[in-house]
Amino acid sequence: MSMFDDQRPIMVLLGLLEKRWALRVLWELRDERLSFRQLRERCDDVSPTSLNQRLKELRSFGLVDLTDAGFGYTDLGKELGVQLLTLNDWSKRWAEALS
Amino acid sequence: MSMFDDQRPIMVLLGLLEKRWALRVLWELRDERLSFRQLRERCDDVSPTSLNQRLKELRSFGLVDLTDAGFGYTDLGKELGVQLLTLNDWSKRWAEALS
DNA sequence: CTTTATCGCTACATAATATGTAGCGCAAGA
DNA sequence: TCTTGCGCTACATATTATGTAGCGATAAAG
Repeated sequence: MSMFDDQRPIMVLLGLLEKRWALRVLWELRDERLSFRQLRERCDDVSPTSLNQRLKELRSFGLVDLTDAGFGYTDLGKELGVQLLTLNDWSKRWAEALS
Repeated sequence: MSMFDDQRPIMVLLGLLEKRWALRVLWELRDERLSFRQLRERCDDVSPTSLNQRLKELRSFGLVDLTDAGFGYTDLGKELGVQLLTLNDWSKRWAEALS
């Protein structure tokens, strides 16, 4: 009765990350913990319904948690955050190449 | 009149990757070029409408191209593919941690 | 020629998902 | 008590994806 339910971890991960706002939420949490409402603002005022849905998923899979200081990475989530920073570096070179 | 239209590259990238099947398509192309129909099969028989939409976007942003050998990474896209392999490694540790 | 097979891709009606707006219940401070 | 901020929910509307069928092109085979 694992959370991964016979699926390969990468498939579970892609399933999580391909949902709208999931990557964006992780990106916006890269520097500091944020309240639900701060997070909404940073995500182009995403609807609370959608944001809450994504946060539920990210929390249930141990990437994000909620403390007195707001929403932020878990230890595991932090490792994913680092990868997003790498992605950020890459995206700049990508933009350069396409321009 | 850049393709990035005043947006930060990372935002453009996240905008691309958060669409359904985008990450999955990139993942399935990691080893070999695939025909449209092969790609559909590997992506749980995604509808051709959706697949075509994603491929259009990935192609227009220079991550994927179409040759006689089918759809596959561009040189730029290859760099993203590598990051997905890293993500795969990470996901295994993640699954381990949660189980 | 014509049939068969495969290619990328489109049409279109239905189902699933996200959106926007309003506001709830709770806790802390003034 | 009155306000302020918190996480979060309700619900009707708009956007997006899905499933199915099949088109036009190309190439090989009979």
